[in-house]
Amino acid sequence: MITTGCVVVDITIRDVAALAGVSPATASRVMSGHPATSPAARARVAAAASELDYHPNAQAQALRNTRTDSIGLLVPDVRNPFFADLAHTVEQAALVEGYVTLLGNANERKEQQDRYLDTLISRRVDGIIAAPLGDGSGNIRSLIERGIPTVFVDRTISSIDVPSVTTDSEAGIRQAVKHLATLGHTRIGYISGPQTTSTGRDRFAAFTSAIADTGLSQDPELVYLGDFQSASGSAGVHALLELTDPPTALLAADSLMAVGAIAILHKRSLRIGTDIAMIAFDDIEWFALLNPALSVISHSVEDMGRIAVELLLRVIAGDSPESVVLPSELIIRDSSSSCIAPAAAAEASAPAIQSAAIQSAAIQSAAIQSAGENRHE
Amino acid sequence: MITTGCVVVDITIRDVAALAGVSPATASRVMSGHPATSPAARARVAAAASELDYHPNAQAQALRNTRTDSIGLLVPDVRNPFFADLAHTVEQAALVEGYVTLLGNANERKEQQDRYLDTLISRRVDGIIAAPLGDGSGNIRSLIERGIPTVFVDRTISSIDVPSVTTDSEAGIRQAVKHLATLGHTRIGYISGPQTTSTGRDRFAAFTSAIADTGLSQDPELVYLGDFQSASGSAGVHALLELTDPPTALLAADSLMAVGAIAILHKRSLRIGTDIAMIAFDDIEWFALLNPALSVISHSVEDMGRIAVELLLRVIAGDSPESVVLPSELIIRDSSSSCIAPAAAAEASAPAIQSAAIQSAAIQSAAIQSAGENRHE
DNA sequence: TGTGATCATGGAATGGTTTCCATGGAATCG
DNA sequence: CGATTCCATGGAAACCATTCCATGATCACA
Repeated sequence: MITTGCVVVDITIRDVAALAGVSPATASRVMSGHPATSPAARARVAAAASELDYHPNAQAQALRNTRTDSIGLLVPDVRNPFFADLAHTVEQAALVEGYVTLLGNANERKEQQDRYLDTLISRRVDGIIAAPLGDGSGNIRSLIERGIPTVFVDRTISSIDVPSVTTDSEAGIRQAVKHLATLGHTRIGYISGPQTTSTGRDRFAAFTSAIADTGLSQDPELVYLGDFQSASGSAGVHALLELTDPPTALLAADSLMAVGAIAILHKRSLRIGTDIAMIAFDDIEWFALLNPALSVISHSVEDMGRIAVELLLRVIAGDSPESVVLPSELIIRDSSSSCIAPAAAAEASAPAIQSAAIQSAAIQSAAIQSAGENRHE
Repeated sequence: MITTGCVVVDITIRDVAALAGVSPATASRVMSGHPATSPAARARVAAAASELDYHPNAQAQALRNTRTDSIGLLVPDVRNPFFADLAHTVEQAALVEGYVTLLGNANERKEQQDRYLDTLISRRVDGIIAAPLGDGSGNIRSLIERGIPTVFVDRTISSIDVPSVTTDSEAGIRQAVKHLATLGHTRIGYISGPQTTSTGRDRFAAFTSAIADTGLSQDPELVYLGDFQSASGSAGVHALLELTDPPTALLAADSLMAVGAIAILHKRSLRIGTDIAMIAFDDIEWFALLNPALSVISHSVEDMGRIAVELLLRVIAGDSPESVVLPSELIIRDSSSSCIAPAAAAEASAPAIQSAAIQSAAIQSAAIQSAGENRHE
């Protein structure tokens, strides 16, 4: 280590070579385990490297080699526990394969997603795992055009054809709707994700078809269009409870909106599981700790992360793997286990007029209420 | 874009320069906004760059320049909501300043921390923000010796002198203990963090001194030594409730251990806030959603992240900023708001013998119970 | 002993970008 | 109109690690 005043000068392979009394070429061969090296050289170079605490310059290596041994992971929001878990599993799985993960947080904004994709491209990551937002415009298209190995996770973009790992929300949502129907619910409120994301669309479609098949109320007023954010869950509950004929059960399309919804139910002193049933998509560890414990539609984030890395490695290797669809399943807990008489639920609503179902038809034009822009998950 | 079969060849600044009809030098000057460029050249280069969808090779830039415009953030566990939030704020604050954040997840293991530090050093990040684990050995020392700008966040390592942003746990914990004392509690159980981390030590010291000053029971059996992980919170509750004279209130040193603790309290059908009071260190959004809402000692993760970036930038600029200590404060919610008669709490314990305080003295040798290795937060 | 093979080693080129230095042209002023 | 300045531009070096190619040495075998 050469110190000039207080500024430390980087030590290069030449320094190591010099100290070991060999050429940089030999030093490099020793480092990379090339067979054509003498035991003496190996020992001296190793000693010199550790003596100088040599860390090869990754930029220079990447410039010379084609690989950077790094992958990019683009998520819409790290604060969403689902994506925090995903980041964790992807990162661990990648590490095992010798890759470092660069985490990019789109923060639910397309411009930040583009900015991160830009830096990931500039850094020449070997591949990218993305839970994309927006349509297929912007840098996400550059990715494909430049032939950068890409895999979508959780979400997809229909206009862009890359391997993906997604969840079959259909099965879980169908189970949830049937389960609620069995308990006697006929009017299920649905807090939907944004229709600009594939997950938002898929889950909504699954809900709609499940409702139709089960013969429950298809009143469009029962659907609130949220944005996968906590605040829109709150707004959704407000809106749904203000209906003249409010739902007796709620289904939230992601965990954050469920959190927002629960907060409002508490504030309104509605007893979850008793006054109103509640089920959320996405299983979060502490949902089981709520009182009552929250029923969820669960899907394995570990499998998703692990498989995403697996697919990406195959794409990097030049393969064209098939997309994978993971199952979802209903986990019934106390928030949706007791039968509710329709009357009990009607009580629960604010000062609503009971049998004014006629009114709802009049307001149906404003049925799907938006919560703002397209957001995450 | 030049395509050879299916393999896309990287486009370089030479390609852009050629298309624009200028030299690479001029093209470079245009890109970096160098003033010595003619309007005509600027226009032609800009056009060529966008035409070719040129993304400069960050490796080559970093090799040439000294800066990489990236910082490393090393956290012990992304799945811990506190560190997920920290990652988010640091990343956003850094982005504003033009830096990309490389997130490293030590996953609570020293060897992984060393591995990540290694790659961060190799990638020549301009600086590192770390919530370190372990003593000052390993690559964390290399950081300092190489003069890599480093800032500690949340935790510190006493043998390593770098600027830091930490929380003054003292104030919040003192408030919590006094608050519980006011409610009539005399035996407060403490689920501690590992003594191998500065936060574990600080919070424990604060608890001990607050207990002494308030004149409450200093029975060492009331302290369970956890590891900041959820499972150790569960184990702690088990251990503390098995005491012959169990605590009537619990204080957990972080949110994850609180989660584990709550799970067990539920399982044992103890009513939080009624049968036993509970307070957790770290405020997590949904703690307020629990029923009853959880009292917490809150500290601002936003401030912590923001200031950490601020400090790091100053270190990078050659400055030697002072460390910052942020305040903590008690937020009282329903989990610790009602007065409890000592008898009521004793009931809550398992089949414990009431006034066998003599026994506890006998077991004191096994007083501080370990939950395993040193872990995170 | 000589020839061929084997093998460790060093020199030099390469990758993409930036920047110093020199050049040449245009513009300005006397 | 000539001299001076300014300024845009291009050539080339530098950053650091890797690898091809050539060199020289050693060894074995005929």
